[in-house]
Amino acid sequence: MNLKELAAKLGLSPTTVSRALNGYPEVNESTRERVMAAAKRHNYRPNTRAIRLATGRAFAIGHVIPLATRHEIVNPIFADFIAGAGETYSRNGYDMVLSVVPDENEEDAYRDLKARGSVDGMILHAPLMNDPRIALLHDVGLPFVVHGRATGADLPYSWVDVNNRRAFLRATEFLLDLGHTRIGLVNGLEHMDFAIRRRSGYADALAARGIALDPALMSSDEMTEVAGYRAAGRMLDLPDPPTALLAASMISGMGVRRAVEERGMEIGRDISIIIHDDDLSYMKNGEDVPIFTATRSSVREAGRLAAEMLLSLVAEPAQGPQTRMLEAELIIGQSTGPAPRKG
Amino acid sequence: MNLKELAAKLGLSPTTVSRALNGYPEVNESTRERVMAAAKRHNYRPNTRAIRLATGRAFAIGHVIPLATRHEIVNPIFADFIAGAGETYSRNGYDMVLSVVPDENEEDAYRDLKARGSVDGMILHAPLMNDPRIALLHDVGLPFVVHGRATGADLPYSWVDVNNRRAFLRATEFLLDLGHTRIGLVNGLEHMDFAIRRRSGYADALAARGIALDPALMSSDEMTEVAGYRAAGRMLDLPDPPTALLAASMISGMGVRRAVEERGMEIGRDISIIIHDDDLSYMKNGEDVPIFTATRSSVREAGRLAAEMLLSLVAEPAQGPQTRMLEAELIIGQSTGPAPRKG
DNA sequence: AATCGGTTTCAAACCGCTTTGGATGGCGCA
DNA sequence: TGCGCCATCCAAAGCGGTTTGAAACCGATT
Repeated sequence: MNLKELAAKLGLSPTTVSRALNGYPEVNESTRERVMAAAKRHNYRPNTRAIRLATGRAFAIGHVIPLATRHEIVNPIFADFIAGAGETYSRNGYDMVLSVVPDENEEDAYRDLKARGSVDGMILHAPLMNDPRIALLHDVGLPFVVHGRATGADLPYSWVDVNNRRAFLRATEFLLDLGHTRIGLVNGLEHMDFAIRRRSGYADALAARGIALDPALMSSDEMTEVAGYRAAGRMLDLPDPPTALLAASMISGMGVRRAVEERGMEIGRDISIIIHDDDLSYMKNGEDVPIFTATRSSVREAGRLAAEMLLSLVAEPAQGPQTRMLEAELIIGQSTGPAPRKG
Repeated sequence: MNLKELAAKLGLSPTTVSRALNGYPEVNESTRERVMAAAKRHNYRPNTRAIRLATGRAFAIGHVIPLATRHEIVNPIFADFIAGAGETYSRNGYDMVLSVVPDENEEDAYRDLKARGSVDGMILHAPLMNDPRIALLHDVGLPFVVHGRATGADLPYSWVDVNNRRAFLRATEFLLDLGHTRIGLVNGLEHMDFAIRRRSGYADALAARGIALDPALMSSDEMTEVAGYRAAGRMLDLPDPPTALLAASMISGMGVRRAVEERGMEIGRDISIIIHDDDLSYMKNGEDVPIFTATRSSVREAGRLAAEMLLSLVAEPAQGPQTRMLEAELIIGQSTGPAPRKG
């Protein structure tokens, strides 16, 4: 059942039927109702392919997922972000198109999406320091929103991000307040923008108390269980090991815990752990009582917000870059306690 | 730059240019080359919206993701599957459209995708026992492939699945061979088809050795860290606790490990653990030496295969349902050992 | 009765491609 | 020379909607 057939059945022109369905004012209310009823009765759905061609809009948002080396992106955080964004899209009648491409084709993927008219806007994931994709997307000329920020980008852009620096600053301060002075940082890869910011929050908190940075207490690697395990193990085996560890994610935290427990230490007594918790739906930090003390912010919510922002930019590109900073909360769990006395 | 403009520049008709670019035979080789060159030079990309309307094909595959209650689906397994499938799609010039909808709208989502012509086929995720969606998708009338199987479905359908029953049968047998007789099962939700099959593999292996099922040693819950922790804890606190545990996933396994270590037991000596490892890219089971002994199969590979199968069905729907059974390998890690002697 | 502004409706063009059904021209062959 | 057959190329008609510009209709005003 297409528009023409429906119009024929009603004895109206396609023009009028189209207008009636799309809520244009220049159609008599009684005919509109007639049209609406007929559409429902015949279960009419306009063909999206036709709408897209006619309007020149795709009613779709693109997400490019580079594959191989930067495979960080197919990670739990990404999945939850997608869920949040997808929710917003479908509520607004938009499709979400995911483009999974080999790293080296990432640039092409963005250009293709635009040139072939498959999407009206894009979300940029996992920005790096000085990320060249910001300039690329400007060049491509579609509205876009970055999940995170890209230190060093000179062009303006829209973003939704959590205040990573402040989160890690607060977490570090909290540990310092508990008397810890040897605090290890199990960070994500430090070409990722968020990791840089976290490190700077950590460094600033230490500096404020006059504690020098110790490179041996700072690691940077993927946010996997194994990497967390390895980094924590290295630090714990130092002659002067840390009494507290900051981990970049729930998953890193699991690895840290494994390393700690393997050494027979008790978490919260012998050693304190704080993680950053992205509040993932299937990777909860405990139930009522959190397992880990954590800086928490919802990625899914970030996904929702980024999608809303993007849709608004698509509707009105002239409004210029938007930004939204989310604050993480510091929630206290069982994994932190006062620094053990020396000896 | 669109087809008409390109044709004008070349002094040819749009027809010829279209044919030249699409490899039709009725065009002179020299003009074809001329066209190809011009297309490249002017960076011409056909407008997908127009192609879609003209051909009546969407060049896109749909994945519906129900949100709320069955939120299992936004899980690591899903993400990796998507990555595999997406890879196949983009290699074949297809888009992947994700539709994230509230549970109650799931049926509508499938129908919409079809009625509005947004996709040429769909993937059905996380099938349940007697899953009504199989009949629904038949009714909708688009080619589809199920990731997993749906026990009790009476209609034929295409699927890609791992042999869950055999995987858990083998894992259980392996533990039995090590002398374990009290073996706990930390399963996924048992309305999920794969969980049923795993349980039956477990049950069959025990039955073959004449060991009766003990309900206290079987749990069924979401595959989260917390659920794994809780289930394992309950079993370990029994008067006659298990000496071995089977966990449904890497994440459940983490929870199991937490429960075990909390009780001061040593994994591989006091208690053996086998997990099912979906070989997730960011949740590796250790590096060279696996942390957990595991039944392993790659979800990402399953995603690739399912996508390939679906594309072939889209190209030739007449070929009828295809199926593909994957076998999991049993890999030996550090988490299993002989049953401790009684006493 | 003629004019007019406002409301409804419609025919036709258009979006950018594919595809059908010819046209055209060159060539070999009778 | 004339014919038929390919090999090439093209004009035009879709695909199923939206949108422009104009027509038709209406009651009210002059």
